[in-house]
Amino acid sequence: MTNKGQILRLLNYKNLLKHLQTLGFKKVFSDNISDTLEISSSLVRKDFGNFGITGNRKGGYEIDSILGKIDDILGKDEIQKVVVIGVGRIGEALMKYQGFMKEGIQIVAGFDIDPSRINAEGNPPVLHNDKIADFIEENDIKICIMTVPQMVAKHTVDLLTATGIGGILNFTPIKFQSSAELTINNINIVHELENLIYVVNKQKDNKE
Amino acid sequence: MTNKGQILRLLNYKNLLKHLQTLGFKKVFSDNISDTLEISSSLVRKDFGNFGITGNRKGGYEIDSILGKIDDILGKDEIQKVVVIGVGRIGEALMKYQGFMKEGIQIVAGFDIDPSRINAEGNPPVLHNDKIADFIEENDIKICIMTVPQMVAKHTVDLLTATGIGGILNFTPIKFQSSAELTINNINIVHELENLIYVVNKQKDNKE
DNA sequence: AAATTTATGTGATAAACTTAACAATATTGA
DNA sequence: TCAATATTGTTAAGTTTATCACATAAATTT
Ligand SMILES: NC(=O)c1ccc[n+]([C@@H]2O[C@H](COP(=O)([O-])OP(=O)(O)OC[C@H]3O[C@@H](n4cnc5c(N)ncnc54)[C@H](O)[C@@H]3O)[C@@H](O)[C@H]2O)c1
Ligand SMILES: NC(=O)c1ccc[n+]([C@@H]2O[C@H](COP(=O)([O-])OP(=O)(O)OC[C@H]3O[C@@H](n4cnc5c(N)ncnc54)[C@H](O)[C@@H]3O)[C@@H](O)[C@H]2O)c1
Repeated sequence: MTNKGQILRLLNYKNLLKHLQTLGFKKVFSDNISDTLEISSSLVRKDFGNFGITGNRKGGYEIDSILGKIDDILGKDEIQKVVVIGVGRIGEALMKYQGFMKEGIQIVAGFDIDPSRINAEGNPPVLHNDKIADFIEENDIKICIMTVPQMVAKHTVDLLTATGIGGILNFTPIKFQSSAELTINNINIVHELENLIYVVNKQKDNKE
Repeated sequence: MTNKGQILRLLNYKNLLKHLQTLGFKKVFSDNISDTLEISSSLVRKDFGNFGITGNRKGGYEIDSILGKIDDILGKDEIQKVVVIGVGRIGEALMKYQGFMKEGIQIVAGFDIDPSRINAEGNPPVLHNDKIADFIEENDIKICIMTVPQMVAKHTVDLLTATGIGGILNFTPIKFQSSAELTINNINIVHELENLIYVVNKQKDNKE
């Protein structure tokens, strides 16, 4: 029933509705959402229907109620603990980023092999790599952000697989496949940029 | 003819083929690619066909030749110049990242409003925001990476739109729509993480 | 040189995803 | 109170994307 893009759409709905909420709106119509997010209103209603979000004919949807439902769907009743493996430039930027907190995500630790990176008293602490397995087990960590050098990516995935973690958000350029036990989602920033460059160059060509 | 995911697939083909090349392989079959990338071999052949990449029946495809064709398609004959707006944590990580270079992408400048960030002698230089428009025009910049705070994202997009830039890779959580003149691709890291968390929690629920 | 094998190239088929259409129904206003 | 109106909920239709299946052609074997 739920398809791949549906959760990402749901997150976009959430962002928009929160915004409308701060503007003082109480209700919303599928048409309003469809206009700003540039998808059809029937898709909005279908998504809502699939997730058990109901409105009133003629009356639209209540924003508070949708937001509550979305949080339920996303499991926002408890804080999601996440660790970062590889506290280099990108890993550190993510660790220091304040934007996760208000979505109920907490980065509880970082891990690195470089002694100069380690700071057990930090907030969050940066620990030595050899503590990963214990930490994940003791703290019941399900999700990891992987920002290690490409060279050690495979090794790190193997390490994490052994710990029984559930998901990895992988920023290295190596593309990993998910298995039944371990979901690996790949973010390839270089590819995103190359893709954008392609699109821009093509639309420029078309104009000439 | 070309569809949305096709260029990103092409980039994955490129990565894989480069790897095979370094291992000494000269030829490849659609089946080999299909196995490692977990898509059907017919999709590989169809992609190749769509882009004019041909092989030999029974003989497969020549790796060198495909890689050359892919570079042609992606316009890798000239270096793509990119600028970064907002040289904070994430912007700085991107500016210092060496991985763009070998894909023919060069970050030629960063821009910020914070005087302490500015360093005109840096490599690449970080300039004051008020130089963006001139720099883009003088250096014929088509692509920009936007890593400013969410608060000024809208303002920054307006500024960039006026310069006539062609594409923005947007890391802020605000989702922007593309227009005919300006392509805006959004990378929402928080959403990627929330999505992963959802998938992992759901598969855990299913197991119980 | 014929037969067999093996991989491409592609049209038909299927699956996934999105939109269109409209009946059902709550609300508003006469 | 009842008609007019506006919006949901849902089924049908449409679109896009991916796979299947096989005819075709190159290579290898007999
Ligand atoms: N920086 C970027 O903008 C950017 C962009 C796209 C992709 N990436 C990818 O993200 C990853 C990290 O990039 P970065 O620029 O932050 O690199 P970085 O070198 O700054 O950071 C990598 C960190 O990982 C640590 N590390 C090395 N081996 C480790 C191991 N076995 N276990 C744990 N930690 C280990 C290093 O000590 C270092 O602190 C790379 O794979 C890179 O290709 C980075
Ligand atoms: N850091 C992360 O891990 C992360 C993750 C996801 C999303 N983001 C998003 O990326 C963006 C940047 O995040 P960050 O952590 O690097 O923030 P940051 O505060 O470290 O960096 C922002 C930079 O933008 C500069 N700036 C402010 N106003 C500007 C303007 N008008 N023009 C040009 N520059 C300006 C600031 O001086 C600062 O250097 C934010 O929108 C954030 O939500 C960051």
